[in-house]
Amino acid sequence: MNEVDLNNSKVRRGRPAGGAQAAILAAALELIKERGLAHVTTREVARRAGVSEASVFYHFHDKVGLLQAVVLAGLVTLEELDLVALSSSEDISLADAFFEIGSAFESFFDRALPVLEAVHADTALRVEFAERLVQRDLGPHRGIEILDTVFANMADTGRIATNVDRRSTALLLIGAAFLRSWSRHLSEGALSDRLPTLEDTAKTLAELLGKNA
Amino acid sequence: MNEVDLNNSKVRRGRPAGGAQAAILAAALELIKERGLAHVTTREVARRAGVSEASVFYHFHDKVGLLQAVVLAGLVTLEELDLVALSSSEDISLADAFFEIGSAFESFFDRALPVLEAVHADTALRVEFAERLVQRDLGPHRGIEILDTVFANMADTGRIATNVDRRSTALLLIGAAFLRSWSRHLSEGALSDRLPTLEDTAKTLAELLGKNA
DNA sequence: GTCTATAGGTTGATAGAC
DNA sequence: GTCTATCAACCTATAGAC
Repeated sequence: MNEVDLNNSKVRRGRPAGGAQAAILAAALELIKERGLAHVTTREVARRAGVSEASVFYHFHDKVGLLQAVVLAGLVTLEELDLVALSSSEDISLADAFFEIGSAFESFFDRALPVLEAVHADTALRVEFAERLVQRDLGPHRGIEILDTVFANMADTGRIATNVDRRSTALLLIGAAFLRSWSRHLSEGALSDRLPTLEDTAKTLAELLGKNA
Repeated sequence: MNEVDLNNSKVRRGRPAGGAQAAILAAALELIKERGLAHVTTREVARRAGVSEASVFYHFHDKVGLLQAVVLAGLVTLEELDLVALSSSEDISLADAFFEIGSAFESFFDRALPVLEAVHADTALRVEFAERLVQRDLGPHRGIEILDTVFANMADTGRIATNVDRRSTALLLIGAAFLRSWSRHLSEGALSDRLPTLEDTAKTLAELLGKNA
């Protein structure tokens, strides 16, 4: 499930040797996913991490500090995305390439959404979080820029049209992946199953972009 | 701002005559928007609604009941979408039509997101809410179906190609609107400003769909 | 239907020993 | 750095009068 995992103990037992901090972060993330931020208490985090509640405060000062640390730890997955998206631009079909890219975005969103939604539940936390995102230049526009580069490469090699606005095209694809991931997260079942598949969407976009040259 | 507004008192003062229930719902929605669900207490809801805390429990049994009522009351705005979207498909340019449709979805999402986030913060509420969405057939796929109809009309009148998959095309446009709205909600400022505009996106989609016939 | 008052429980955070 | 023990504040929900 790709936890925070600075420490490699997926199942913590007893006293975490030196990785109390990592254990606390992992426990907090687990609890957020399971029950939502509203029911995540420092007490329960401590219990699951196998440390005392006081240790939580020792390492993160207060609860907001803990949540911020969890959120920021969850953002490292974004940096890996560059490689994934850029790598898939060679000898596969256009539709397959878009499908791969869309899949990469969907799995990123799948991992990030639980944390992002938790942030939304607390306005103070949301403001602070947004500021840090801007500081680190990590907003949704990063995805746009990544795809912009991919499209530019595809245009250079003559695979897609050169006369389309790449950034808004990127928004179309990323938006589709985002809405699909978001719906899936709201309800695993009947709700998200009724959306068009990513496969169909990638195919459609490939047809639209490939037609003209 | 389109509150719950069963009662027409946007600014409640003193004792709400007979509309205590509506006043409580409106107050709860306000607080969710202002501070996030995490900091919404029955005590504060009662204070802002101008009623006693006991009245909250009298009308909604418990806190979960209150939140469910808020969420359901906040979702009736979906029906407005049909009219708005369908009306804008006559003698304006394709790009303008898509822009109008996208705008309608964005403002719908702008209104729905605060409530939807509240749902996400509590797993129990999320399950209950998702079930009701399925029951009432109100999920995101409704938006897809609406756009499907719009596209079908456009194809019949020869304005767009007939050989594209309409449902996945709909996902592209709705997804873009959703991601824009969601980003804006996360941070009003620098974060969402860096995404492509809806205008550009509508124009791009119009070009892509219009080329072939 | 609405109030006041309060029970009963949980929470975030601290103090001080080791 | 980690623990035990504890507190003050806060919350949901109920009881009972009007």
